[in-house]
Amino acid sequence: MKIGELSRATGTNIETIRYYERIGLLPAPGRTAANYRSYGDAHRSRLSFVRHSRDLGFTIEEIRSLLDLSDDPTRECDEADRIATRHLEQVEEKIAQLSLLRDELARIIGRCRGGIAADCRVIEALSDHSHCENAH
Amino acid sequence: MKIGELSRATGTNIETIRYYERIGLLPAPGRTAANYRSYGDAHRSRLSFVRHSRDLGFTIEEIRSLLDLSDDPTRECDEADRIATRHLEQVEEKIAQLSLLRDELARIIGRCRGGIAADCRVIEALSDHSHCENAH
DNA sequence: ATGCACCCTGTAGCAACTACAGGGTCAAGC
DNA sequence: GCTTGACCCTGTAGTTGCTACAGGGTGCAT
Repeated sequence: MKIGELSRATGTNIETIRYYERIGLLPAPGRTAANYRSYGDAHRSRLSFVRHSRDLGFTIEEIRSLLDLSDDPTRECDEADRIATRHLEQVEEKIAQLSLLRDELARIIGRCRGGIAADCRVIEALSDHSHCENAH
Repeated sequence: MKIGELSRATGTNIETIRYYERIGLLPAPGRTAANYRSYGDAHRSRLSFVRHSRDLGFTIEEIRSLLDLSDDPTRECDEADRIATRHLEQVEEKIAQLSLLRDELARIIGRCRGGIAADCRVIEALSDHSHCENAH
């Protein structure tokens, strides 16, 4: 299949597919006589793997490691587990951070009663961290 | 005060301060005879405002709008409220997304029982979105 | 006078794309 | 046979919000 078809099949921007090839995340496919990229099923499933991992928030470098693992099925699975576990921890930390931030924002907004900027509680709160109730 | 002092006073990297000046978020300060930047209290509180807003996750462009508002204290406060409310919504959406993602990751990792990559449930799950229980 | 901490400008790098510009290819329809 | 339009190619530059140099100047203490 050509790049446009692969793009539709995986929900990946064409430019992104070429970008992945350029950085060596996807192997360079064969070419047609007209120099068009020509992909097969192996390419499609590799790209699906990459997209799914990106959707789950893995970095390109993490995905590179995961791909290396899946390319060599005799290797131990520990590393995949370690990468995924560390990533899960990061996600949980991010959620915790954002939750503090949400509470702080809600508190700031709740104090706004309209009126002019000189009296604006939002602006005042942003000016002065000491109004905050938690660290962020 | 000189830039190093302002940096320490606000917990902002020196390069970041110069960057904010370059993009027009902070006004260019006066200079000493030796061409060193020389800051006053107004600069420090403006920078604190910026840092605090950044910590709360506002973009540079949002901060620009908030600064414009606070520079003109006769203006209505509605816009500050709108910016903050929209931002809060985005934060809430991000938390919801990350929570789905966390559940999915936890589920994937829970299935890993060690062994070799060919049997790895983590890698299998990443290959195939259809194993997922929710959208992400 | 020489070390050291500090300051300056300007440019390039990071992640992970995205968006062109400027061109080539191919099939359908007139 | 010629145009139209959809598709493809390469290469480069832009995005956000910084961060990290390189290569130089300044100011003060020893």
